[in-house]
Amino acid sequence: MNAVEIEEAVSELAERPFDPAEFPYQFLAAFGNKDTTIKRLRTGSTNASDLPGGVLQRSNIHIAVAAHGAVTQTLAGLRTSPATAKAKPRFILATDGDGFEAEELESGETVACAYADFPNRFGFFLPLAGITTVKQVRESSFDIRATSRLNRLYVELLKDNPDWGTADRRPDMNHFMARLIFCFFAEDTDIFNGEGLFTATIEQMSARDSSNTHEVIGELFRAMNTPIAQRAIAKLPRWADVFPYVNGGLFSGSPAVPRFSRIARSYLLHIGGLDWRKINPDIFGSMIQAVADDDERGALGMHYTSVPNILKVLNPLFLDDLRARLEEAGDNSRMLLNLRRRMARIRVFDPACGSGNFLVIAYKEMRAIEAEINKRRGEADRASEIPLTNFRGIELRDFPAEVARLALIIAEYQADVLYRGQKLALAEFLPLNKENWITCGNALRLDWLSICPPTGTGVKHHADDLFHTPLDQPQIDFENEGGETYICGNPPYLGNTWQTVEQKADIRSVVNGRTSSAGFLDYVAGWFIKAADYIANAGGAASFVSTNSICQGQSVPILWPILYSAGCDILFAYTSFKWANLASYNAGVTVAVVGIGAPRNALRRLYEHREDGHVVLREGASITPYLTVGARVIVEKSNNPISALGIMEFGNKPSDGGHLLLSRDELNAIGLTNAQRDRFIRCIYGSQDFINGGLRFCIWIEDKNLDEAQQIPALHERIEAVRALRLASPDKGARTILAKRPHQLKLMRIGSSHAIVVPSVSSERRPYLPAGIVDAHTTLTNLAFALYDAPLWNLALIASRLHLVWITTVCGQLETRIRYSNTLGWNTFPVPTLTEKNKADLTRCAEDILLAREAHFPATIADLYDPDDMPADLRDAHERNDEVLERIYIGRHFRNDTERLEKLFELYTKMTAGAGSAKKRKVGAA
DNA sequence: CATCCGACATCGT
DNA sequence: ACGATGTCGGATG
Repeated sequence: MNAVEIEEAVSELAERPFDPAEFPYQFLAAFGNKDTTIKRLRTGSTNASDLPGGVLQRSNIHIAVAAHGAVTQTLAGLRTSPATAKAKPRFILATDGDGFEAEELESGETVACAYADFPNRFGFFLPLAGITTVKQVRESSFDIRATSRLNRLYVELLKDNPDWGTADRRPDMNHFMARLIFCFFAEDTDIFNGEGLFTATIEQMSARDSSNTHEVIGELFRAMNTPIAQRAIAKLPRWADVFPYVNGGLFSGSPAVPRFSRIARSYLLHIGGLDWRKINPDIFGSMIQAVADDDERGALGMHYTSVPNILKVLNPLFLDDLRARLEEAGDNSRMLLNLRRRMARIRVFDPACGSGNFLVIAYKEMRAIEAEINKRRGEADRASEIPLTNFRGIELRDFPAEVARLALIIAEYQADVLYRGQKLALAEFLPLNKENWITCGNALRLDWLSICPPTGTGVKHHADDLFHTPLDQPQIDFENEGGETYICGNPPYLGNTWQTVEQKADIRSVVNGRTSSAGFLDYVAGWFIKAADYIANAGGAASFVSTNSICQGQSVPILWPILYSAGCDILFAYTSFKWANLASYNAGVTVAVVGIGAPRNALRRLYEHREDGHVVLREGASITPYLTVGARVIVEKSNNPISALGIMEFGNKPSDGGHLLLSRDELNAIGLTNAQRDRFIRCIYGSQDFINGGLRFCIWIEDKNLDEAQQIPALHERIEAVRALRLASPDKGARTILAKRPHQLKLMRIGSSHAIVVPSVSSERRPYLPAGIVDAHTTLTNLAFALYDAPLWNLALIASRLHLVWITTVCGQLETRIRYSNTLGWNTFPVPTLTEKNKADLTRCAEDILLAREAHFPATIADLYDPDDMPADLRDAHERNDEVLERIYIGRHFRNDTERLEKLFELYTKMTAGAGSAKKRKVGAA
């Protein structure tokens, strides 16, 4: 169950009459426990409670229903109960149907409220449903409830008004929902004249059978679209006339209201009953966008960015600097004033704004800073000088664009209440500003300069000064009206395989000929390039949360030369971390945060995500496009080794739907003679098979043996199955060429004595690459690379620490897995010229490694290279190998991986300088 | 024709 | 449900 489903179940439970005997089970059921789990608790077999009527689910919760008025005592009893001590539940809970008290034992955090209100605190218990509680979840109970209710209303309305669900009318529907949300918020915050006025009016004035609900709402909306001066001729009913003029675009446009069924009407009244003061515009906004999105409704908020991750973008982009300036200014009135003036001219632009949560967070953080300035200057009541119109966005989908605008309005009101008080906040709130700062459209096709224009005369104040103005010139006057622009956001990521035809065309139009390989770029790259182009014209800086692959492998030599030649450099970055937010089902992607802008003197900041979850800040003069500290280097893929190394080939791609591959059982089942096996069967390894010691076989028929093979029914059958599959493939090559030789893998490479094997994907936790050798009877799938019949010293190189460092840096990755590549990693690996003696030494080292492995037969490669449990003799063999190889590089052991990488990049640059193609490898002036 | 990638895919616990 | 860790075949130039 996701949070919304739990909320529904919990709300429903609270509305039912209280049943003391059933409550504990109903409560557990509402949090997603299965029937069988509950049955076992009922029969007592898993119920560890020692209290009468108590229910204790081990390591989860101890619940007891209290005698009337005895909730507090019962909770105390739960706290001290021996069973609680023994079964270590996370929560204890007591209720009598009137009062409700609960405690999380480890933190001591408690909830005490009326029974009917406990659904408002359901976020507290979400760990029961296995939903990891970041602190934020607890604080967003309201947002989840509101989202869930609106979701139900939305679906119900579409059911009653099918025409509103068509592509044409969806914007109307979405606009209608935005108006409703505004009204719910306004009626609970005194923006409307009387608490709950909107909901109450609808309840009173619309018939119970719901027949005229839409007319009543229509009149209210009409009132909010009618300036007070025109009210007389508008002939509004008296009950509508008491509503203020709101507009600002929100109530203009189509006045239509969908028809309400009785159910829809009751949902509406129900939603109005929530306390909308508690709304968090950032969180709510990100959840609500799922309401109007058929695809996202199930996944609920899978793609919205959590607040901590938004701050990874905004803090280093400009907020850290503003705070540093505030600190610097102390109580110096003039410096504070300058900072305030500067902030009033800062524009924040999110060209993939969704429901606007980056903009809302940026706005709130800036208001906090401004409030501190005003406090220090003794002007606490002062109206904000930060215009909402400086927060701009582009959003493709209609509904989120509506919500983004609303979220900003709500954020402004809440900030005014917080810093200036309710009275002043109200006085200036209505009518809403008419300007719409959120553009609905395709960000890669729109002109960013016209959406977020660099107004005013000059934009001379650019990135150089932003972070580190020397202390002695704090009184810079920000005369340029242009101010600073910061571009931020979390644009969509889509690898080339997943892009639609339109999206591919979008990317190409942005790239506009600057690379011939635009087809390989991720969709998100479009935002980086547009941002770089914007910055080239208008200054500023940009930072996005992005799939980490734009800083890996083949993307680097395609994307980064474009960004560099547009005049940008990496100013800061967060290295890869796994995408996560509060959604119960997270998108499966690993992201990085990358900030770009015009080069400046200040140190670059690299925030490294370590394996233990800590973030370590490293500073340096420059950050590489691979997100390491160091001089800019771009590694181009190469079709043959730049050093004198063996030739590494891609494995044999089956493209067979599994028909040419056999497990041991399948092989036995087709019953070949030994001679036939010898002729038609080979062992085959992919990454998995090689690392974990699986054994698979493949049908291996050389053309000269085809007739004989066809005589064997089992082989014939499989060959025909492959033919059919290849003929049906969307890939032209598969249909035309491969289908003509269905008895074979796409390639038929095999060693005549042995082959050195490198798995193409493998875990990043191992201390060395899990490479090795296979015999002449074994071949490889496309999930492994091979050096057929190559001298063993090649293996010594592959198995070295140096090579691992190189590969993990310059090759692509699968999330953070190691993804080997011959063209990007092996062919580019810089190795000094090896003497015969060197090769003999390295061969010896490789043999020792293989012997050490053999001593542990039948341990698999995965066993042998377990990062926590690697055998000492194998480790020693690798140490010696590293020692021998590193002496060849620099005459001694490297001190650490940083030094290794530095040396490798240096050598690579030297070896590729001026060689072959004119393509620049060291780009621009670092 | 060779190969790099995946807002992933699939396993085991 | 979550952590660990690698399949498979399309799209590309």
